[in-house]
Amino acid sequence: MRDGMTIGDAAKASGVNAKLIRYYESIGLIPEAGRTASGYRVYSDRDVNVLRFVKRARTLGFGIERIQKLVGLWQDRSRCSSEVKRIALQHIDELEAKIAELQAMRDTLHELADACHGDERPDCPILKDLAS
Amino acid sequence: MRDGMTIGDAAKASGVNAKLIRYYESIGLIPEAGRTASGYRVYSDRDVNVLRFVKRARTLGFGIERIQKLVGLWQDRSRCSSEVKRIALQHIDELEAKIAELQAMRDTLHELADACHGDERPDCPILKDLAS
DNA sequence: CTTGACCTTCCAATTGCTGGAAGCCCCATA
DNA sequence: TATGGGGCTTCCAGCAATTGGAAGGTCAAG
Repeated sequence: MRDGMTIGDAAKASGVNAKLIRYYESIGLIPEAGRTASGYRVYSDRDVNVLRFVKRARTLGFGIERIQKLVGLWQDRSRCSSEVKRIALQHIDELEAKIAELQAMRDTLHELADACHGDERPDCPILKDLAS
Repeated sequence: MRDGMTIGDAAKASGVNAKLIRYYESIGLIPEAGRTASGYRVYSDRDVNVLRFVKRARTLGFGIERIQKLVGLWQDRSRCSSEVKRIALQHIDELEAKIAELQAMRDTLHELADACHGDERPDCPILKDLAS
């Protein structure tokens, strides 16, 4: 391997494990890696950068499809930042919606739990609510 | 069908669609329904109540496994409410964790989006962050 | 008797991974 | 040179909780 890493090296360098790198390739999120004569995948520093980008985007909760668009925009020097921002704002909206949904669950449960003695008696407002 | 509904009726009465009722049965969340001579599933009002319980619990974000426990406790007249409360509190903790995670994503993205012009220029703090 | 709405089962897709099995490859050491 | 171990390859399967579709049986009304 003159110039380039194995998938294991790329995994260490990017923080994306080898299994996941193969998966990302299989679904077309990242391009097919080059191969050695014996069939090993070969990665460059550029490839590692893409993997890091993907990992960071996942950390921020972006879905694979959107990450694909973001990678495309990232590599397009003539992109408009408005396009990127639009994607980000849309994702924020979805996060907000999910947060609100979870908070509603939490709040309801919190009320129910507060009203529940939590002792050896069978009487339970939580079950009462669920059964209503 | 002397006394009891078809799956479609039970679906309407419970708010859980027929497909999902079959699925719940297949994974053992609800007991196997009785059958008519021709193989149609038969449901009683009691069964519908269970389905409603499950639906409400799902609305509150409980996972299937936990719902199974909750249904068990619900039907156990000698239960301790402490057991129910324990499950609820645990679920609240998990909701809190998830909420915090999503909020962190949202906050980061919000900062990045604020810093992004969002115009026709290619310069973009969002992509800059992802590529870092 | 036909039509259409309902029921049945089974299989596949979703999202984003993760694990395992079987088998090849590469390098170092005995 | 053989052997051992790690790492690499592929494919298959499963997670959670549905949803959809296909192929076919059943029921009730007209």
